[in-house]
Amino acid sequence: MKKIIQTIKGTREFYPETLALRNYLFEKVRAASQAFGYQEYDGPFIESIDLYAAKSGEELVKKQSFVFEDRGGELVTLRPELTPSLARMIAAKQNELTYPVRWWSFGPFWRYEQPQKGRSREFFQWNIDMLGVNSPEADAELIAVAATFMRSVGLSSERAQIYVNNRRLMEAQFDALGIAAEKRMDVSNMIDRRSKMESAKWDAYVLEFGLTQTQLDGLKDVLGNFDLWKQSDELTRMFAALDAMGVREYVKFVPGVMRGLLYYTGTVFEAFDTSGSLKRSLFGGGRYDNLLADVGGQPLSGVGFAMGDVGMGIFLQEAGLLPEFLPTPASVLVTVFDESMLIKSYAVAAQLRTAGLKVMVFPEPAKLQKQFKFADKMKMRIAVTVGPDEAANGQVAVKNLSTGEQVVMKEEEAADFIQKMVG
RNA sequence: GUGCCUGUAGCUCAACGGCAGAGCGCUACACUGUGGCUGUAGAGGUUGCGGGUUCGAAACCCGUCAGGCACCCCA
Repeated sequence: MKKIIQTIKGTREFYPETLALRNYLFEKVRAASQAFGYQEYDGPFIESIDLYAAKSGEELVKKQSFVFEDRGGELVTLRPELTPSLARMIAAKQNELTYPVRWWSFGPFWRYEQPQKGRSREFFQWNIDMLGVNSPEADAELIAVAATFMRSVGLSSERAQIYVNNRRLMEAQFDALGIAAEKRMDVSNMIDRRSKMESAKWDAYVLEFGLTQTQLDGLKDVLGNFDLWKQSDELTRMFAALDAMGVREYVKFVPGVMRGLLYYTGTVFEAFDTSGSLKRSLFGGGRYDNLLADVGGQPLSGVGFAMGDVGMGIFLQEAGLLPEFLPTPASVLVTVFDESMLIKSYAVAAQLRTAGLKVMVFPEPAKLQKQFKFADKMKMRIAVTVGPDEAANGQVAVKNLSTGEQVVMKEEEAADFIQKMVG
């Protein structure tokens, strides 16, 4: 035991039950993406660090990437995100693609962070983006994809909400309050942090940073104004589109949502557990206008979001919304009566498989008691036994393990019979 | 990168500085052609790892690794 080499910090092992959860999310992600006509794509898992250095912040490149030297002396990194790879892929074929490009992906990513609840160093992430259309309706479509996913996993709009804001709208508010341009990045960060702090402390923090009392009061008015979106044509159109798509109840305008990412330029959104027990957001995204130009392409606007499997998995689990995953390796067990019947059992199993059934043969002669116990534990539904008596008459004994009923029948009839029972 | 908490059987957890235990699970048998239920018995541990204090350490101290919570950050 003690000699087993430990897993790398922050990595996860997927036992069959856990992998079933990951695949479940994958299926739901695929279904929601395809329902809106998005195509699946993927990028390399390792990239040059320069790809991220070009646009991402210092935190990402210097502290939170898995960077190492390959055998040729090149600095490579395990991809911490997909968007720069996407931007490059689009830029490389910018004039051949048919727009709008609607692409999605689900794959592994790595970030060198402190593992904690909802966060590991190796995780899967759903990325979905539309590029080439800059309209509030396109923003709405991405949010609708997200809401469709939420609905498909049983998340009601009471349990989780997508909070929406708009960078341009906020810029206008900052203008009106006379907040200097160089202070806005920090002010944005403070706004993001506000929900985590006591109100009085936050006020003091903002004043200490250098805003005037008037600016602070004005800022608090803005953050408390949930009708502010009506001043924005973009958001007004977006909400109308969300209404038409039937997902309006999942979306709420919240002026305190800013998102840390530098590259967002318009609408931003982030989904939260309404009970607030999971402090991390479930997913987040927004509109970006400059990303392609940053990697050397022609300017092209896009909108998209990303969702990690870890946080969403925990949330669904805690909400009791996960189906019971019973990774059944086979639904039928063919028992092995004794040494002389071993070959016969394999033949019977092969016959059943040609009918499309999932069939396992007990690997060796053993007490039937043990074999049935095995079938029970593996949650198999049918046990087929061929003993000397049955074999002599060209028959097999088919037992329904949930009802306990056993029927002896002609070998040829077994497949049909079982298929009807398994459904 | 920072702070606090935790680490004992496969799992969940007990054990005042003094014999390492329970429940569940597992294996076998009761039940030599049939699972679930029940009963009986059994296996399973260098107490995460390394050092120190002590007559004596699972417990106390230091280090380290891993996990949890919160910072930082959240692409």
